[in-house]
Amino acid sequence: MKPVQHDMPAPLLQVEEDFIALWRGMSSLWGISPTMAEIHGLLFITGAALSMDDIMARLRISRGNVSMNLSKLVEWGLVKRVHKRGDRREYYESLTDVWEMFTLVAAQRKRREIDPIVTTLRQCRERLSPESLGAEASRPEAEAQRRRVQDLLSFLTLVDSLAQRFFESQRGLRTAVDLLAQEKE
Amino acid sequence: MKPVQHDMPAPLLQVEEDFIALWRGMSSLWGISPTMAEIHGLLFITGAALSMDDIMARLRISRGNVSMNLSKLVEWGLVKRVHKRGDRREYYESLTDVWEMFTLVAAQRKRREIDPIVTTLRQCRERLSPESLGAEASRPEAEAQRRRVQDLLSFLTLVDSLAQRFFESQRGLRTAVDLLAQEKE
DNA sequence: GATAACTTTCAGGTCTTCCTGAAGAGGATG
DNA sequence: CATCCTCTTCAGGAAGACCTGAAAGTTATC
Repeated sequence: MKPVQHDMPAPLLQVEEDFIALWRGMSSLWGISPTMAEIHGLLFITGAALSMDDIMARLRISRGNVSMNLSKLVEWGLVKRVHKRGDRREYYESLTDVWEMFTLVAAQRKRREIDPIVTTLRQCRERLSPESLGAEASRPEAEAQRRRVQDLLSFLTLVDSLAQRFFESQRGLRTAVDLLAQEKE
Repeated sequence: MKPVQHDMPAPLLQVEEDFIALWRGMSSLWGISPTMAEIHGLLFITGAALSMDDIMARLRISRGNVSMNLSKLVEWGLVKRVHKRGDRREYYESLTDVWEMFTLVAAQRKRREIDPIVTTLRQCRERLSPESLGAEASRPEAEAQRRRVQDLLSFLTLVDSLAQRFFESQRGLRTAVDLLAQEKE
């Protein structure tokens, strides 16, 4: 992989390489494409605003590939477009605040996983209710199935609300800390 | 999909179908194969111990496919082998306790995602330390990169330990509740 | 208005994952 | 010991995800 900056110490470049490879390795577990993960990894670990040419050169991938995957990262809010005056090229940079970043990841995960599951489970529960099933609702199999659906639903809504409270509370805490830091200046 | 029990009310079968389809849909987000998700979904929602033939028939997939994916589910601990006396076939059933199930899922996620990331980030941090870099360590780029790595590391170790405490506390809580319930009987 | 610079979209190719159907392995039965 | 039952493993094919390289689109410059 061709480095962007030739004067960068080798260890820093190696760390970048390792991080990008790590992120790419996680892509299949995160339900995203390898390239999407690589681009994000590159932008996060360098902390720089890079153009599409920069990303192409560094990751050795085609312009089309960069374009499609960058668009997704921007859509997720993990990457922002940055304009440099006098330069027609778009530059892209990652969020640097880890909390903000993972808040977005959690929101995306909720959108893609939790919400569809909860929606379908509620529909299933509805279909298994006495109102829907009538007398059959008291059959042991129906009761057992309803309980399984309900257990799963309860668990997921609990985890979901805890996660939301977690991110909300961290945000509040960090805002307070930031304000205190500013007052001391 | 051919039902296992012909006398089951249609709504129950429909709920099973919907749940299995939901689980399959989540497979790419969970980094598992569609079949692995389907089998787990089938075993969980039916609550029954099914043989490989049962699973093959219900999901309309090959024996080899069932075998490979069932093995993985057993390895994860999400599915258990059940022996029925006088029957040579192996039967498989899902964990029914949602907490236990997700504790295992969390453990698997830790093993596949968190641990490798933390390991690599620690190595990166080590490589960026003054002990490794010498005078170059005080370069602004090196300090910035070290901070990014450290921020990510801090965040992930916090989330990891909170998740572990969460599952541990729930386990303790539920054990206490179960004991109380038994004493009342 | 033509040209250039830059990004997006597309059609087709590549590669990886996943599955099938058959062979192989192991163990029970007669 | 042969046969059968059941599960595992394998080689190859299928399907889908992903990528490329080029065409198309957009906008700025001259």
